[in-house]
Amino acid sequence: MDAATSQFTDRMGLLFEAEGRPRIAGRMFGYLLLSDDPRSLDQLAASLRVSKASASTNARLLAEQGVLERVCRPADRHDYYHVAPDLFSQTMAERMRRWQRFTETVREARRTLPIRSERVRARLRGYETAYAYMVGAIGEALERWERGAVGRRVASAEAKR
Amino acid sequence: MDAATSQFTDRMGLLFEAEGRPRIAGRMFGYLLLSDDPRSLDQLAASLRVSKASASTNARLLAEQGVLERVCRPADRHDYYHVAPDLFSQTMAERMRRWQRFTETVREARRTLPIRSERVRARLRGYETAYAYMVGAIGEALERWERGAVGRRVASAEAKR
DNA sequence: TGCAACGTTCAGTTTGTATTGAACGTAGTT
DNA sequence: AACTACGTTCAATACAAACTGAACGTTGCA
Repeated sequence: MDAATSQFTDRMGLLFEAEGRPRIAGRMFGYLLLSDDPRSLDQLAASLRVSKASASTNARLLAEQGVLERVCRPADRHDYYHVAPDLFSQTMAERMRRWQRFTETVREARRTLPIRSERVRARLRGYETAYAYMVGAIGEALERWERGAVGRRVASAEAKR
Repeated sequence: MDAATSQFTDRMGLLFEAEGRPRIAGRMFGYLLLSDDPRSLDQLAASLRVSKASASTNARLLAEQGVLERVCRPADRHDYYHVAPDLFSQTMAERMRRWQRFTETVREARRTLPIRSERVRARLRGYETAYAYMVGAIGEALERWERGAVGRRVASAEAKR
């Protein structure tokens, strides 16, 4: 891996770390973002200079979150990974799942806690409705984007002829 | 602080931790979410059973991110904090700032790195345009929500008469 | 059956960072 | 001026999680 590429992957690692995810996961993501072909665990471990254990763990973590996708090849016992083709919508979906957890916690508090202040009750209600609205709006925007993406793929494919 | 409230704040702490932010910041946020009046640093430290140093640090962190707001009272040397009135849009703004950092890193990579694969170039371009689109869509949705919020405030105020 | 090449798991270590107690600076008060 | 009541800062500690190396289970192959 050349110096420029390494710098990019390292910055991705730091960005991931700032978001509370393992640094190696970020570097792996950055590396695969620049990779044309899928990479095996061994390749990943070697390129990123990390143990195979780390490579395995982080690759599976990212695959679970929809960032990476595991691909198999016939008559090949290796696991290969590449960035998910629908990376963007997967990322948004993960983000909304995380918001969901907050909103559910707030909702449960509003249901079960004896809240005296009307202002606080209104605040919690507002929080919930705001996120419900936003999740809806983002979902719609995402659908529009994906419909557009199909069009863009077709256009790009036709342009190649 | 009663047991139920404590349970709620603790869960908020864990949710924050899962997002890579200090646990105490999460507990503080949860606590203030349920507080009618603003709370002083001493009150926060006492209620959450943490040192005043932690209270100070985390309160300022959250204020910086737009989650909390510092309020002053005339003839009172205490700092008070409460959840930001525009918590929702502040949270969304912070989220978009974080996405921005990713997108900028990708953009710079596409500009400066010698990328041979056309597929990779297209992937990076797609990443950038997707986020640009999404930031736009979310910004619009946010505006619509805030316009609606004004209406809801008026309606709520009139309902009280 | 023995061997080699995988990915996974787990105990142990390292590393970063959250958290604390104490010291500090500042501004009011008597 | 001395004192008190704040918030902040800083060095030290505690703690959690990333990361590693080695052991493990599995599968294909000679």
